[in-house]
Amino acid sequence: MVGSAEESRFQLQKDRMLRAAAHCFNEKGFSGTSLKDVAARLGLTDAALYYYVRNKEELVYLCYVRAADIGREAMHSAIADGGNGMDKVVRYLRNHVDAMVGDRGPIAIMSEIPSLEPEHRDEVLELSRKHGAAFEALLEEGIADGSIADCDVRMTGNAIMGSINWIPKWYHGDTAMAEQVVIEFPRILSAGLAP
Amino acid sequence: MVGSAEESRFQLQKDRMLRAAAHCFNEKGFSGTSLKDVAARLGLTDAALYYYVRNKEELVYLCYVRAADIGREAMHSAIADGGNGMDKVVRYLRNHVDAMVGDRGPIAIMSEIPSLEPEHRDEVLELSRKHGAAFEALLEEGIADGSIADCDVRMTGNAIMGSINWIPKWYHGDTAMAEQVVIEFPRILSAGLAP
DNA sequence: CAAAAATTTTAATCCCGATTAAAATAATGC
DNA sequence: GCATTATTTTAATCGGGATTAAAATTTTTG
Repeated sequence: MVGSAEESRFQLQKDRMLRAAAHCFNEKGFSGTSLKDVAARLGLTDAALYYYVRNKEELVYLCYVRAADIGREAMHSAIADGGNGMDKVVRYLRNHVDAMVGDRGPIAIMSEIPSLEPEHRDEVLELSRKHGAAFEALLEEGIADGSIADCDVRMTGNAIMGSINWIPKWYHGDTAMAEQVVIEFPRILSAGLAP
Repeated sequence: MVGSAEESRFQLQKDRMLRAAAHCFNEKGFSGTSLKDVAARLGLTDAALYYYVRNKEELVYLCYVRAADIGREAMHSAIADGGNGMDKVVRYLRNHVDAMVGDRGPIAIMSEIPSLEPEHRDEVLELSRKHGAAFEALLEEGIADGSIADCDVRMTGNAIMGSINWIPKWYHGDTAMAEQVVIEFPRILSAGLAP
Protein backbone atom coordinates (compact mmCIF):
# COMPACT_ATOMS: atom_id res chain seq x y z
CA MET A 1 0.00 0.00 0.00
CA VAL A 2 2.98 2.23 0.15
CA GLY A 3 4.20 1.25 -3.28
CA SER A 4 4.57 4.02 -5.84
CA ALA A 5 1.42 2.87 -7.60
CA GLU A 6 -0.65 3.35 -4.48
CA GLU A 7 0.95 6.67 -3.72
CA SER A 8 0.11 7.68 -7.21
CA ARG A 9 -3.51 6.63 -6.85
CA PHE A 10 -3.84 8.81 -3.78
CA GLN A 11 -2.16 11.72 -5.49
CA LEU A 12 -4.24 11.26 -8.59
CA GLN A 13 -7.46 11.34 -6.64
CA LYS A 14 -6.22 14.32 -4.68
CA ASP A 15 -5.48 16.15 -7.89
CA ARG A 16 -8.92 15.32 -9.23
CA MET A 17 -10.29 16.79 -6.03
CA LEU A 18 -8.34 20.01 -6.44
CA ARG A 19 -9.64 20.42 -9.94
CA ALA A 20 -13.18 19.67 -8.88
CA ALA A 21 -12.79 22.27 -6.15
CA ALA A 22 -11.35 24.83 -8.55
CA HIS A 23 -14.24 24.21 -10.89
CA CYS A 24 -16.80 24.72 -8.14
CA PHE A 25 -15.12 27.81 -6.70
CA ASN A 26 -14.94 29.45 -10.11
CA GLU A 27 -18.45 28.42 -11.07
CA LYS A 28 -20.41 28.89 -7.88
CA GLY A 29 -18.21 31.28 -5.94
CA PHE A 30 -16.36 30.36 -2.80
CA SER A 31 -19.11 30.89 -0.28
CA GLY A 32 -21.53 29.25 -2.67
CA THR A 33 -19.70 25.95 -2.82
CA SER A 34 -19.96 23.49 0.00
CA LEU A 35 -17.73 20.49 0.43
CA LYS A 36 -20.76 18.50 -0.62
CA ASP A 37 -20.69 20.23 -4.00
CA VAL A 38 -17.04 19.39 -4.53
CA ALA A 39 -17.54 15.82 -3.38
CA ALA A 40 -20.55 15.41 -5.63
CA ARG A 41 -18.43 16.17 -8.69
CA LEU A 42 -16.24 13.25 -7.68
CA GLY A 43 -19.09 10.90 -6.90
CA LEU A 44 -18.16 11.03 -3.23
CA THR A 45 -19.58 12.10 0.08
CA ASP A 46 -18.40 15.34 1.65
CA ALA A 47 -16.81 13.50 4.56
CA ALA A 48 -14.62 11.56 2.14
CA LEU A 49 -12.70 14.72 1.29
CA TYR A 50 -11.28 14.76 4.78
CA TYR A 51 -9.25 11.74 3.83
CA TYR A 52 -7.28 13.98 1.48
CA VAL A 53 -7.33 17.27 3.27
CA ARG A 54 -7.56 18.50 6.83
CA ASN A 55 -10.32 21.03 6.25
CA LYS A 56 -11.85 23.38 3.72
CA GLU A 57 -9.19 25.99 4.29
CA GLU A 58 -6.51 23.54 3.26
CA LEU A 59 -8.50 22.64 0.17
CA VAL A 60 -8.54 26.26 -0.90
CA TYR A 61 -4.89 26.65 -0.01
CA LEU A 62 -3.92 23.67 -2.15
CA CYS A 63 -5.98 25.00 -5.04
CA TYR A 64 -4.01 28.23 -4.85
CA VAL A 65 -0.66 26.50 -4.59
CA ARG A 66 -1.61 24.47 -7.63
CA ALA A 67 -2.53 27.63 -9.50
CA ALA A 68 0.78 29.18 -8.55
CA ASP A 69 2.66 26.07 -9.63
CA ILE A 70 1.09 26.16 -13.04
CA GLY A 71 2.04 29.79 -13.44
CA ARG A 72 5.58 29.09 -12.36
CA GLU A 73 5.95 26.18 -14.74
CA ALA A 74 4.72 28.35 -17.59
CA MET A 75 7.25 30.98 -16.65
CA HIS A 76 10.09 28.55 -16.15
CA SER A 77 9.60 26.78 -19.42
CA ALA A 78 9.33 30.08 -21.27
CA ILE A 79 12.62 31.27 -19.83
CA ALA A 80 14.36 27.98 -20.52
CA ASP A 81 13.63 28.27 -24.22
CA GLY A 82 15.82 31.37 -24.53
CA GLY A 83 15.47 34.30 -26.91
CA ASN A 84 15.06 37.96 -26.08
CA GLY A 85 12.75 39.48 -23.46
CA MET A 86 9.80 39.81 -25.79
CA ASP A 87 10.17 36.21 -26.92
CA LYS A 88 10.04 35.03 -23.34
CA VAL A 89 7.08 37.21 -22.45
CA VAL A 90 5.05 35.96 -25.37
CA ARG A 91 6.03 32.38 -24.69
CA TYR A 92 5.18 32.69 -21.03
CA LEU A 93 1.78 34.10 -21.86
CA ARG A 94 1.11 31.32 -24.32
CA ASN A 95 2.21 28.65 -21.87
CA HIS A 96 0.13 30.01 -19.04
CA VAL A 97 -3.00 30.63 -21.05
CA ASP A 98 -2.63 27.25 -22.67
CA ALA A 99 -2.45 25.57 -19.28
CA MET A 100 -5.44 27.50 -17.97
CA VAL A 101 -7.82 26.71 -20.79
CA GLY A 102 -6.31 23.31 -21.51
CA ASP A 103 -6.21 20.01 -19.74
CA ARG A 104 -4.55 21.39 -16.61
CA GLY A 105 -7.54 23.60 -15.95
CA PRO A 106 -9.67 24.69 -14.37
CA ILE A 107 -7.48 26.86 -12.18
CA ALA A 108 -8.95 28.53 -9.14
CA ILE A 109 -9.15 32.29 -9.19
CA MET A 110 -7.44 33.54 -6.03
CA SER A 111 -10.23 35.52 -4.49
CA GLU A 112 -9.99 34.22 -0.94
CA ILE A 113 -6.33 34.54 -0.09
CA PRO A 114 -7.03 36.79 2.88
CA SER A 115 -9.15 34.22 4.64
CA LEU A 116 -6.46 31.56 4.56
CA GLU A 117 -4.60 30.65 7.73
CA PRO A 118 -1.78 33.16 8.27
CA GLU A 119 1.02 30.80 7.26
CA HIS A 120 -0.85 29.61 4.19
CA ARG A 121 -1.84 33.12 3.30
CA ASP A 122 1.71 34.39 3.59
CA GLU A 123 3.04 31.53 1.54
CA VAL A 124 0.54 32.07 -1.26
CA LEU A 125 1.12 35.80 -1.23
CA GLU A 126 4.82 35.16 -1.49
CA LEU A 127 4.36 32.81 -4.43
CA SER A 128 2.17 35.39 -6.04
CA ARG A 129 4.66 38.17 -5.39
CA LYS A 130 7.50 36.10 -6.80
CA HIS A 131 5.59 35.33 -9.94
CA GLY A 132 4.81 38.99 -10.49
CA ALA A 133 8.44 39.87 -9.92
CA ALA A 134 9.54 37.23 -12.40
CA PHE A 135 7.26 38.68 -15.01
CA GLU A 136 8.51 42.18 -14.37
CA ALA A 137 12.04 40.86 -14.75
CA LEU A 138 11.14 39.61 -18.21
CA LEU A 139 9.86 43.06 -19.08
CA GLU A 140 13.10 44.62 -17.82
CA GLU A 141 15.07 42.16 -19.86
CA GLY A 142 13.09 43.05 -22.96
CA ILE A 143 13.56 46.75 -22.36
CA ALA A 144 17.29 46.22 -21.91
CA ASP A 145 17.68 44.18 -25.08
CA GLY A 146 15.46 46.50 -27.09
CA SER A 147 12.70 44.02 -27.80
CA ILE A 148 10.23 45.85 -25.54
CA ALA A 149 9.52 49.56 -25.36
CA ASP A 150 10.42 51.41 -22.22
CA CYS A 151 7.48 51.38 -19.81
CA ASP A 152 6.40 51.30 -16.19
CA VAL A 153 7.04 47.63 -15.56
CA ARG A 154 5.09 47.53 -12.33
CA MET A 155 1.92 48.87 -13.94
CA THR A 156 2.41 46.90 -17.12
CA GLY A 157 2.84 43.77 -15.06
CA ASN A 158 -0.30 44.52 -13.07
CA ALA A 159 -2.25 45.07 -16.26
CA ILE A 160 -1.15 41.88 -18.00
CA MET A 161 -1.33 39.64 -14.96
CA GLY A 162 -4.79 40.99 -14.25
CA SER A 163 -5.96 39.91 -17.69
CA ILE A 164 -4.52 36.46 -17.11
CA ASN A 165 -5.92 36.08 -13.63
CA TRP A 166 -9.37 37.09 -14.76
CA ILE A 167 -9.61 34.42 -17.45
CA PRO A 168 -11.40 31.88 -15.24
CA LYS A 169 -14.15 34.44 -14.78
CA TRP A 170 -15.31 34.17 -18.38
CA TYR A 171 -13.75 30.97 -19.68
CA HIS A 172 -15.72 27.93 -18.58
CA GLY A 173 -14.38 24.98 -20.48
CA ASP A 174 -15.71 25.85 -23.92
CA THR A 175 -13.07 23.84 -25.73
CA ALA A 176 -14.03 25.28 -29.09
CA MET A 177 -13.13 28.70 -27.72
CA ALA A 178 -9.93 27.47 -26.08
CA GLU A 179 -7.86 27.46 -29.24
CA GLN A 180 -8.93 30.98 -30.03
CA VAL A 181 -7.95 32.13 -26.56
CA VAL A 182 -4.51 30.59 -26.79
CA ILE A 183 -3.89 32.26 -30.11
CA GLU A 184 -5.39 35.66 -29.43
CA PHE A 185 -4.59 36.37 -25.83
CA PRO A 186 -0.81 36.33 -26.01
CA ARG A 187 -0.95 38.49 -29.09
CA ILE A 188 -3.30 41.04 -27.58
CA LEU A 189 -1.40 41.26 -24.32
CA SER A 190 1.96 41.68 -25.99
CA ALA A 191 0.77 44.02 -28.75
CA GLY A 192 1.31 47.10 -26.64
CA LEU A 193 4.85 46.16 -25.66
CA ALA A 194 6.64 46.53 -28.98
CA PRO A 195 9.11 49.42 -29.19
CA MET B 1 -38.09 62.78 8.63
CA VAL B 2 -39.29 62.26 5.13
CA GLY B 3 -37.84 65.53 3.90
CA SER B 4 -35.12 65.35 1.27
CA ALA B 5 -32.44 66.07 3.87
CA GLU B 6 -33.38 62.99 5.90
CA GLU B 7 -33.68 60.83 2.85
CA SER B 8 -30.26 61.99 1.93
CA ARG B 9 -28.90 61.16 5.37
CA PHE B 10 -30.17 57.62 5.02
CA GLN B 11 -28.78 57.30 1.53
CA LEU B 12 -25.49 58.81 2.60
CA GLN B 13 -25.10 56.37 5.43
CA LYS B 14 -26.12 53.53 3.14
CA ASP B 15 -23.49 54.56 0.65
CA ARG B 16 -20.87 54.72 3.38
CA MET B 17 -21.91 51.21 4.30
CA LEU B 18 -21.49 49.96 0.74
CA ARG B 19 -18.03 51.40 0.58
CA ALA B 20 -17.09 49.94 3.93
CA ALA B 21 -18.36 46.59 2.71
CA ALA B 22 -16.44 46.87 -0.55
CA HIS B 23 -13.32 47.69 1.39
CA CYS B 24 -13.73 44.67 3.64
CA PHE B 25 -14.58 42.27 0.84
CA ASN B 26 -11.55 43.35 -1.17
CA GLU B 27 -9.26 43.35 1.83
CA LYS B 28 -10.35 40.28 3.78
CA GLY B 29 -12.14 38.28 1.13
CA PHE B 30 -15.84 37.62 1.12
CA SER B 31 -15.97 34.66 3.45
CA GLY B 32 -13.43 36.38 5.67
CA THR B 33 -15.57 39.42 6.34
CA SER B 34 -18.40 39.25 8.79
CA LEU B 35 -21.10 41.87 9.10
CA LYS B 36 -19.39 42.79 12.33
CA ASP B 37 -16.28 43.75 10.36
CA VAL B 38 -18.25 46.00 8.05
CA ALA B 39 -20.15 47.55 10.93
CA ALA B 40 -16.94 48.14 12.88
CA ARG B 41 -15.60 50.30 10.05
CA LEU B 42 -18.67 52.48 10.49
CA GLY B 43 -18.52 52.54 14.27
CA LEU B 44 -21.69 50.51 14.41
CA THR B 45 -22.94 47.17 15.63
CA ASP B 46 -23.54 44.40 13.13
CA ALA B 47 -27.26 44.42 13.83
CA ALA B 48 -27.46 48.06 12.79
CA LEU B 49 -26.73 47.13 9.19
CA TYR B 50 -30.09 45.43 9.00
CA TYR B 51 -31.68 48.83 9.13
CA TYR B 52 -30.21 49.49 5.70
CA VAL B 53 -30.25 46.11 4.12
CA ARG B 54 -32.30 42.93 4.41
CA ASN B 55 -29.35 40.55 4.74
CA LYS B 56 -25.75 39.99 3.77
CA GLU B 57 -26.69 38.80 0.34
CA GLU B 58 -28.37 42.11 -0.38
CA LEU B 59 -25.31 43.93 0.86
CA VAL B 60 -23.14 42.12 -1.63
CA TYR B 61 -25.71 42.62 -4.35
CA LEU B 62 -25.77 46.37 -3.75
CA CYS B 63 -21.97 46.53 -3.77
CA TYR B 64 -22.02 44.92 -7.19
CA VAL B 65 -24.75 47.17 -8.52
CA ARG B 66 -22.73 50.12 -7.31
CA ALA B 67 -19.65 48.79 -9.06
CA ALA B 68 -21.63 48.35 -12.24
CA ASP B 69 -23.07 51.86 -11.97
CA ILE B 70 -19.62 53.36 -11.68
CA GLY B 71 -18.49 51.46 -14.76
CA ARG B 72 -21.55 52.57 -16.67
CA GLU B 73 -21.07 56.19 -15.72
CA ALA B 74 -17.46 56.05 -16.87
CA MET B 75 -18.61 54.59 -20.16
CA HIS B 76 -21.48 57.00 -20.62
CA SER B 77 -19.46 60.06 -19.96
CA ALA B 78 -16.69 58.86 -22.29
CA ILE B 79 -19.16 58.37 -25.11
CA ALA B 80 -20.87 61.69 -24.50
CA ASP B 81 -17.62 63.54 -25.09
CA GLY B 82 -17.47 62.44 -28.73
CA GLY B 83 -14.42 61.77 -30.86
CA ASN B 84 -13.44 58.58 -32.64
CA GLY B 85 -13.50 55.04 -31.26
CA MET B 86 -10.00 55.19 -29.84
CA ASP B 87 -10.72 58.50 -28.14
CA LYS B 88 -13.73 57.03 -26.43
CA VAL B 89 -11.91 53.88 -25.37
CA VAL B 90 -9.07 55.83 -23.81
CA ARG B 91 -11.46 58.21 -22.12
CA TYR B 92 -13.57 55.40 -20.77
CA LEU B 93 -10.50 53.69 -19.36
CA ARG B 94 -9.35 56.89 -17.72
CA ASN B 95 -12.77 57.60 -16.25
CA HIS B 96 -13.20 54.12 -14.88
CA VAL B 97 -9.72 53.79 -13.44
CA ASP B 98 -9.98 57.27 -12.01
CA ALA B 99 -13.23 56.35 -10.26
CA MET B 100 -11.79 53.10 -8.93
CA VAL B 101 -8.66 54.55 -7.38
CA GLY B 102 -10.25 57.88 -6.54
CA ASP B 103 -12.85 59.06 -4.12
CA ARG B 104 -15.57 56.77 -5.44
CA GLY B 105 -13.60 53.73 -4.44
CA PRO B 106 -13.14 51.23 -3.17
CA ILE B 107 -15.18 49.18 -5.60
CA ALA B 108 -15.98 45.58 -4.79
CA ILE B 109 -14.43 42.95 -7.00
CA MET B 110 -17.25 40.75 -8.26
CA SER B 111 -16.09 37.39 -7.05
CA GLU B 112 -19.33 36.14 -5.54
CA ILE B 113 -21.89 36.76 -8.24
CA PRO B 114 -22.85 33.07 -8.39
CA SER B 115 -23.90 32.95 -4.78
CA LEU B 116 -26.35 35.81 -5.11
CA GLU B 117 -30.07 35.13 -5.14
CA PRO B 118 -31.11 34.10 -8.65
CA GLU B 119 -32.82 37.39 -9.49
CA HIS B 120 -29.95 39.45 -8.15
CA ARG B 121 -27.44 37.23 -9.82
CA ASP B 122 -29.17 37.49 -13.17
CA GLU B 123 -29.48 41.23 -12.87
CA VAL B 124 -25.80 41.71 -12.05
CA LEU B 125 -24.76 39.34 -14.81
CA GLU B 126 -26.89 41.31 -17.22
CA LEU B 127 -25.33 44.60 -16.13
CA SER B 128 -21.95 43.03 -16.53
CA ARG B 129 -22.81 41.65 -19.93
CA LYS B 130 -24.14 44.99 -21.10
CA HIS B 131 -21.01 46.77 -19.97
CA GLY B 132 -18.81 44.31 -21.82
CA ALA B 133 -20.96 44.71 -24.92
CA ALA B 134 -20.72 48.49 -24.71
CA PHE B 135 -16.96 48.27 -24.57
CA GLU B 136 -16.85 45.93 -27.53
CA ALA B 137 -19.03 48.39 -29.39
CA LEU B 138 -16.42 51.07 -28.81
CA LEU B 139 -13.79 48.77 -30.24
CA GLU B 140 -15.96 48.11 -33.30
CA GLU B 141 -16.48 51.81 -33.73
CA GLY B 142 -12.76 52.41 -33.59
CA ILE B 143 -12.09 49.67 -36.10
CA ALA B 144 -14.72 51.11 -38.41
CA ASP B 145 -13.36 54.65 -38.22
CA GLY B 146 -9.76 53.49 -38.53
CA SER B 147 -8.59 54.62 -35.11
CA ILE B 148 -8.20 51.05 -33.86
CA ALA B 149 -6.53 48.12 -35.60
CA ASP B 150 -8.69 45.22 -36.65
CA CYS B 151 -8.85 42.64 -33.86
CA ASP B 152 -10.93 40.03 -32.11
CA VAL B 153 -13.12 42.41 -30.14
CA ARG B 154 -14.43 39.73 -27.82
CA MET B 155 -10.98 38.65 -26.72
CA THR B 156 -9.63 42.16 -26.64
CA GLY B 157 -12.56 43.19 -24.50
CA ASN B 158 -11.98 40.27 -22.16
CA ALA B 159 -8.32 41.16 -21.84
CA ILE B 160 -8.84 44.84 -21.11
CA MET B 161 -11.83 44.40 -18.81
CA GLY B 162 -9.91 41.75 -16.92
CA SER B 163 -7.12 44.21 -16.22
CA ILE B 164 -9.63 46.75 -14.99
CA ASN B 165 -11.56 44.32 -12.85
CA TRP B 166 -8.40 43.05 -11.21
CA ILE B 167 -7.27 46.48 -10.02
CA PRO B 168 -8.84 46.18 -6.56
CA LYS B 169 -6.67 43.12 -6.03
CA TRP B 170 -3.47 45.12 -5.88
CA TYR B 171 -4.55 48.72 -5.37
CA HIS B 172 -5.40 49.39 -1.75
CA GLY B 173 -5.87 53.08 -1.36
CA ASP B 174 -2.26 54.14 -1.77
CA THR B 175 -3.14 57.63 -2.91
CA ALA B 176 0.45 58.38 -3.93
CA MET B 177 0.18 55.52 -6.40
CA ALA B 178 -3.27 56.54 -7.60
CA GLU B 179 -2.11 59.28 -9.89
CA GLN B 180 0.39 56.96 -11.53
CA VAL B 181 -2.31 54.37 -12.09
CA VAL B 182 -4.65 56.84 -13.73
CA ILE B 183 -1.92 58.00 -16.05
CA GLU B 184 -0.31 54.68 -16.91
CA PHE B 185 -3.18 52.24 -17.04
CA PRO B 186 -5.19 53.78 -19.86
CA ARG B 187 -2.01 54.17 -21.86
CA ILE B 188 -0.87 50.60 -21.33
CA LEU B 189 -4.26 49.12 -22.08
CA SER B 190 -4.75 51.12 -25.24
CA ALA B 191 -1.18 50.80 -26.49
CA GLY B 192 -1.92 47.57 -28.30
CA LEU B 193 -4.96 48.91 -30.10
CA ALA B 194 -3.37 51.39 -32.48
CA PRO B 195 -3.56 50.47 -36.18
C1' DC C 1 -40.50 70.72 25.44
C1' DA C 2 -43.29 66.80 24.16
C1' DA C 3 -44.47 63.48 20.78
C1' DA C 4 -43.21 60.86 16.92
C1' DA C 5 -40.06 58.92 13.86
C1' DA C 6 -35.47 57.29 12.89
C1' DT C 7 -31.50 54.84 14.21
C1' DT C 8 -28.84 51.79 17.05
C1' DT C 9 -28.04 48.36 20.59
C1' DT C 10 -28.69 44.35 23.50
C1' DA C 11 -29.43 39.85 23.93
C1' DA C 12 -30.99 36.10 22.19
C1' DT C 13 -31.98 32.43 18.59
C1' DC C 14 -31.06 29.84 14.68
C1' DC C 15 -29.42 27.52 10.97
C1' DC C 16 -26.41 25.43 7.86
C1' DG C 17 -22.37 23.70 6.46
C1' DA C 18 -17.92 22.20 8.48
C1' DT C 19 -16.13 18.79 11.11
C1' DT C 20 -15.60 14.30 13.68
C1' DA C 21 -15.85 9.36 15.19
C1' DA C 22 -16.91 5.05 14.35
C1' DA C 23 -18.43 1.66 11.29
C1' DA C 24 -18.55 -0.32 6.65
C1' DT C 25 -16.62 -1.40 2.32
C1' DA C 26 -13.01 -1.95 -1.06
C1' DA C 27 -8.36 -2.88 -2.39
C1' DT C 28 -3.96 -5.09 -1.69
C1' DG C 29 -0.31 -8.24 -0.03
C1' DC C 30 0.98 -12.69 1.34
C1' DG D 1 -8.60 -16.88 1.37
C1' DC D 2 -7.10 -14.15 5.20
C1' DA D 3 -5.09 -10.29 7.29
C1' DT D 4 -4.00 -5.72 6.61
C1' DT D 5 -4.35 -1.33 4.84
C1' DA D 6 -6.82 2.15 2.18
C1' DT D 7 -10.94 4.50 1.22
C1' DT D 8 -15.65 5.82 1.91
C1' DT D 9 -19.96 6.26 4.33
C1' DT D 10 -23.20 6.95 8.06
C1' DA D 11 -24.76 9.49 11.57
C1' DA D 12 -23.98 12.59 14.57
C1' DT D 13 -22.10 17.00 16.76
C1' DC D 14 -20.57 21.64 16.70
C1' DG D 15 -19.64 26.36 16.07
C1' DG D 16 -19.81 30.77 14.41
C1' DG D 17 -21.70 34.16 12.04
C1' DA D 18 -26.32 35.63 10.21
C1' DT D 19 -30.52 36.98 11.69
C1' DT D 20 -34.39 38.64 14.74
C1' DA D 21 -37.22 41.00 18.36
C1' DA D 22 -37.63 44.10 21.60
C1' DA D 23 -35.74 47.77 24.10
C1' DA D 24 -32.99 51.98 24.28
C1' DT D 25 -31.34 56.04 22.36
C1' DT D 26 -31.00 59.67 19.29
C1' DT D 27 -32.98 62.82 16.03
C1' DT D 28 -36.64 65.39 14.13
C1' DT D 29 -40.98 67.81 14.12
C1' DG D 30 -44.46 70.90 15.56
